[in-house]
Amino acid sequence: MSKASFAITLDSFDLAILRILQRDNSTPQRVIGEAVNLSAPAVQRRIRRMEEAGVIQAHVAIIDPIQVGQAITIFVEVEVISETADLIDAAKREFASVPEVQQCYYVTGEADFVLVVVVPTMSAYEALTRRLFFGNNNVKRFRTFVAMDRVKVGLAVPLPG
Amino acid sequence: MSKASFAITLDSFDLAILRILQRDNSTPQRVIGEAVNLSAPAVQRRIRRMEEAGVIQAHVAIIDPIQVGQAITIFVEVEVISETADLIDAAKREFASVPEVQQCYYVTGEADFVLVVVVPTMSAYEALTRRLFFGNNNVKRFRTFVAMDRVKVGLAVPLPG
DNA sequence: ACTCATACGAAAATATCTTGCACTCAGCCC
DNA sequence: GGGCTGAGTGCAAGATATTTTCGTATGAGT
Repeated sequence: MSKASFAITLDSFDLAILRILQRDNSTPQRVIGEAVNLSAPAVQRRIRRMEEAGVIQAHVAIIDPIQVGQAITIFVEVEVISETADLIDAAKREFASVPEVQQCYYVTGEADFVLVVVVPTMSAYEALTRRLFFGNNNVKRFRTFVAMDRVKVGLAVPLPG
Repeated sequence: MSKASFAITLDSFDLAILRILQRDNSTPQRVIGEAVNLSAPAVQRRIRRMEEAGVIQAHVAIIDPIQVGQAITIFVEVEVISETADLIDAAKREFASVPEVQQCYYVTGEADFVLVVVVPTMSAYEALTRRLFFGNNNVKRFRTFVAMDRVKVGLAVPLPG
């Protein structure tokens, strides 16, 4: 990994480019250029600069989980027993390493972690809970919320301007 | 939008292609072809087919929210008063229409909705709660979890095989 | 065995991305 | 002012990538 990720300043051109890319990154640079009033090479150079600075973290395809047999999305709130730095870091590493855990946040409030889990069946989820929660003696309690509808799903960030 | 989204069958080539694309969709088709033992046009045709079937829903750039000034990620569990179909649909539409609401799921369990919210400041979040929750008389209660660490963030789906 | 549908690879045709170069415009120092 | 420097631009050419075309192979159904 060589993601430099030092902060850079973004002007309104950059933000306009980001707005387009986070909706559809297969848009040709020529088209982006027309939209923001810049030449294609200028757009290209700005994109590269933002990639190197870590503003753009990745370029990915979004896949419909249902069509690949991962039909169930589940939220889990996890409460741990001990919040020492070591144990928290261990929990972070463990949750992050599980492919079924799509997202994991360490949070304040009534829970310590919130997970978004994607599994093919409820029994797969049950197996996962055994491994991840019952099998971890620092987990005090967890609460499960099964998604009936994925009303809005994305990672698009609201951009100023 | 005319996303047909009828189910298609995916073979192991398709899954291999998806695995690559959901990690880096800027990978050239030629390189994908080498990885999965297919020619570039064959890869291309399979990608197009999966796009048309809705298996691939979008191609997007992932942006670091912190570097664009949206530093705070928040989870919200929302409980509503009345769960009639009309009111639930209205809530879905309202939550989905808000740019700060990055994700919204309609769930079973102790809450009815779970939201992932991205905002620049806590006061922006407070303003949002006024508008979205206090300003909606079908919202019974909501609980806020502020993310201290985005341990793992993505929409990658675990693929069988 | 024949036909049809599907999918493939090779190669040609397009389109896109990338790079080199010359230019402009600010800021800054003498 | 005059002249320098650095950042950023557009244009044009060259390098890659994508898309189309075309001929062929495979397998299912008749």
